Order: sequence, then C-alpha cells, then structure tokens
Amino acid sequence: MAKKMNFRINQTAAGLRKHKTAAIGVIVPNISNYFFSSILSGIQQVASKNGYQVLICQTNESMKEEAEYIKSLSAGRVDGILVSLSESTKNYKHLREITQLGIPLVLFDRTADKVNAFRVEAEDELGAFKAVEHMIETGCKKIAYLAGPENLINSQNRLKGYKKALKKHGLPLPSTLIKVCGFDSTKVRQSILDLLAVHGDIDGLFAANDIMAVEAILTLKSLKYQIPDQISVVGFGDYPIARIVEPTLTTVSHNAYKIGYEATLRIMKEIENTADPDEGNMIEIESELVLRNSTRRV
Amino acid sequence: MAKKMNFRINQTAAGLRKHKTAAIGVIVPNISNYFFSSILSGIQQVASKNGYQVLICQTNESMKEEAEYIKSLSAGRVDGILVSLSESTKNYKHLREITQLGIPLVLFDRTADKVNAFRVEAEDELGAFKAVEHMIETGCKKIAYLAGPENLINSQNRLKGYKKALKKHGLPLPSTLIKVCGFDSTKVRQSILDLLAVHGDIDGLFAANDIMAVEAILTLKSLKYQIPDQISVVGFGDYPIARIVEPTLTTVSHNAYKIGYEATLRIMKEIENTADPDEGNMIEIESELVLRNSTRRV
DNA sequence: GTGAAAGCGCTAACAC
DNA sequence: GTGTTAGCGCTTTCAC
Repeated sequence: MAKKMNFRINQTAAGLRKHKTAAIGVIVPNISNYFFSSILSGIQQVASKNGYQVLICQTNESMKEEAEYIKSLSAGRVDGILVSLSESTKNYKHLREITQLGIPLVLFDRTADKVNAFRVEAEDELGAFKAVEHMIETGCKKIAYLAGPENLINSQNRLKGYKKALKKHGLPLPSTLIKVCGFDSTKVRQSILDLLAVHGDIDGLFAANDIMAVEAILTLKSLKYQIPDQISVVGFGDYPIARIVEPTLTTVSHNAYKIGYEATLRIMKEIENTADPDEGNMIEIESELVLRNSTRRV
Repeated sequence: MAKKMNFRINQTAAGLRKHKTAAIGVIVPNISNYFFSSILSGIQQVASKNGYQVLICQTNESMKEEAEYIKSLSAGRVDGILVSLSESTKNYKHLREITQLGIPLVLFDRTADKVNAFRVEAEDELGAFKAVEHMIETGCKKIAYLAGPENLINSQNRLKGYKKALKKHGLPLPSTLIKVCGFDSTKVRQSILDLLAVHGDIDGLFAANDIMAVEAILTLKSLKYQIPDQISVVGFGDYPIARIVEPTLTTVSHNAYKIGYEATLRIMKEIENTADPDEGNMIEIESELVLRNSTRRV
C-alpha cells in the first residue's frame, strides 16, 4: 500500500524526531582543487554507502567563511562535521564551539593539534623527508625549498622533513634557501629568480605542492636549465599535471581518497558512539614517493 | 538573551514547519573530475550566498546510483535538485518522478531534452565547430575525431559540430575517421594506432575532451609525429593539463564555474517561484576556443 | 503590540 | 501483535 502510493519517509521529520539528520557536513578550502576534490570523492563514497548524506561547504581559504559554515552546520543540520582548515585560520575558537556543543568533529589534512578533535593527516614530514633524501641520494648538494603558507601545519611539517633530510646528510642550510610562496603558483617565477640571484649553484628544488613544482619546471626551462641534470625538481601531491609536464614530475603521492575515507569512517564512529578509544587522536595516511623524470636515477 | 545563551535555530525543525529545507541537492557523475569540481565550486558559491546548503552526490557514472540518489534526495531532504547525467543513463523515468512530485529540477552539462526540466548546457556543438574550423583554416585536410560516449547528448552535439565544420569546408567524411573512445584515456592509444593504420595521412585530430587529447599528444609524440606541423590536436574543456602538456593544447574552454552559477540561479528561482517563463527551457553557456601550440598559426 | 496554541511528519513508548 | 499518542523545535496564526 505504502509502495502503491509511492510513499517516502520525510527525512526532515524523521531527523527532528530522532535527533539524527543522517548527514555529515564537510568544510574544505577549495572544492575545485584536485587534492580536495579527490578527498571529497572518498568522503561521499563512504558516507553514502553508510546512509549518510554529505553537505559540502567551501571556505575559499577564508577563516571568516569557515566560522560561518561551522555555525550554520552546527545548528542541527548535520550529525558531525569534517573540516580541513583554511590558509588564513589562525585561531580555533569556532572549532572549539562545536565540540562544546557535543557535535563530533574530525579534522583532515589541514589540521591543528590545538583543537580537541581527531585528526586524519597525510605524512607531510616523512613525505618531504623522503623527497629531499631522494634528491640528495641522486647527487644534489644544494636544495632550495619553495614553501607553502607559513601558518599551515602541513607547511611546517614539510619544512621539518626538508630540514631533517639536509641535516641527516650533513648539508648546510642557509635560510636564504627557503622561499615562502604560499601554494601560489604566481609567486614561483619571482621566487626562483630571487633564489638564483643569491645561490646560482642550486642543483635541487623542492616545492610544497605540484602546482608550484610544475610552475618551477616551466620557469627553469625558460631560463634554459636542464632538468634533472642541472637542477632536480620534486613536488608534493601527485596531481594529474605531474604526469604530463615535461620532464614528468617526481612527487610525493598523498592518497587523497584514503584521507577522505578514513576521516569519514572516524566521524561515523563518533556519531554512533562506537569510536575506539585506543585509536589515539590521529592517524597518518602513508605518503609515497613517485619517481619520475624530474630527478636523476640513483 | 538568545545571544547570551548561544541559541541557534534548529534548521531541521524550521524546515519541517516551513516545508523548506533551504538545501539544494546536486548529483554529478564524478566529483574529482576537474570540470565537475569547478561546476560544484560555482554551485556552492552561489547557493551559499543565498542561504542554501548544498548536498552533493556522486553517481560514478552509474544510472542505478543516480536513481537511488534522486529517490533519497526527493524524500523531503532538499528543495530542488541539480543533475548532470551519468554516462550510462539511458532512460529518464527517475527524473520524471521528481518533477511529478513537484520538486524543481534543473539539468546541467550532461542533459536530456526528453525530460521536462530547465537545462544549462555548454556550447558543445558550436565549440566543436569552432575547434574543427580552426584546424581547417590552419591547413588541416583530414581531421579524425576521438568521440565520447555515444549516448551522451554532449558527445552527439560535439560530433554534430565536427561534421558541420567538415561539410561547410567541403571536406569528405569517411566514417572510419571517427573513433568512439568514451572519455576514456586508456583507449586513446589503440584508437590512434587503428586510425593511422587506415588513414596514414591524417593531419588533424579532434578529441572529445582534454584528457583524451593529452593522451593523444603523448601517443603521437611517442610515434615521432611533429605536433602541430604533421598533426594538429585540439581538445575540449580547458583542463589544467592543457596548459602543461608539450606542446600546449589548443582547446575549447567551457566556463564550468558559470554553468554551475547559472544552474543554481535557475533552481533557486524555481524553488522560490520567481522563474521567468520567457527564459525558455534552456540556456547555453558560451564556449571559447583557446589557441595554444598544438595547432598551427593562421 | 505580545502571547498562546496548533501542527509540520515522523518515531518511540505505551496501552490494549 | 496492533493501535494510539505524545512530542521533537520550530513558525504561523489567531486571540488578546
């Protein structure tokens, strides 16, 4: 009979009654960035399979928008919230509010350890370490770093990995080898010119993401540098452009899909009160160095 | 007082009472595809600015999942639905159901004119026509076409544009010049080998999207063809890889963001009953030919 | 103007 | 088992 009348339960009413919306809110800096869209794809897949809808919000790297979305989502719209912090997020009041309201919160990729929430991170430090060590092992003696936004924990961790690798192999680290570009490909060309003006003998360049790395390759080629023979280049993220640029880009692969997958598993557990307390307060998704032609062979 | 207690209205309850969820459902084949993620970005931006939340669902090109999401969304979860059809969608029963329920529906990009819903489309036919005419005007005499999935209206329209351009300029069109690859880059290499076996004198190649076009460039380069001098290549979509591949790819730019923007404007009008009846039942977002180095100069 | 009350569509609890 | 009812948190209406 219900079928005959094509009856469908109204999720809004059911949600009101059950104090459950069966929806998860996701806040990301930029939907159309390949890395985030891959994470979103993972989130959507798992959530959907488990009967949750996914509400997606885009902060455009603005802390203000981030706070507004959090407010809006936490007003009974969703059962739990996944957040990847914006570049400009410098305090975490808005995040603490949702945990105080008792709404489950999980941070992914762009995280903060000053918030009491489970974190799903990429292996930023280890990934960067592997990348730089690979450059050293293939003969680089002077490796510059195009860094990401300074207040992002990811940038800080990648910088740590870079420094660690240099230190381990006894290479000097003048601070002038590091240029902060902030994930922004428009600053890459000038940064490289500045670097080369001070250090004409750079033989390696590590960039905080693939977009910057590809821009670096294009810049260096326009300056008639041979890649990888004169300068090796490594990126971060394994974006589609990494396989296309010439030479193809050696890069640290992130497994974005798995980050989304794990973050969603965790938030569902928190919503359903089945989270394992032994799991700790974070997991790291393994990063893998993908060797291509912008670095030399061993 | 309300502020002091940090009171926030419960959207679920308000939605139940007002018969309004202030949410828009979006169904796309693949979130992590650059074209769709750019559209989603546009949708999210406009919706959010107008007080709507965005619920995103991913069909993975499956008609079955598409139908399930439509069922789920139309059960009182959203005020209107935006759909971009999956590759495997061959009938439209599930779409007609939502219009029968009185839920506003707008189709975007991957549309169907057999459904009674407003459509926001890219200029597929005109874009393809411009692309092929440009190849002809720069000296191509025998242009092959790597086609997309046959049942998608976009593929059909691009094919029309291709044929129209050849016809206008009096070029012959043996059916063996058309290879259906289905947006799938894995089939490109074999298709090109097959094409060249029959037509060794091809001097132009038009691909239904940039992913295929880039794969074509890589294949042709591996076969020692000079691009664009021996063979010109044009793609469709203006993905980030188009600027990176060597030679850089001439392609038809879609304005994905605007497609999302316009689709959202329309669905909001339908939800709020302010849709202009004079607007017709579709709009086309202008496509633009972006000239790069995979085609010759005039 | 201010305040009380009905009811949106559902589910959980309880009575039969 | 089957049927009835209260109430989730809000908005709208209607009475004051």
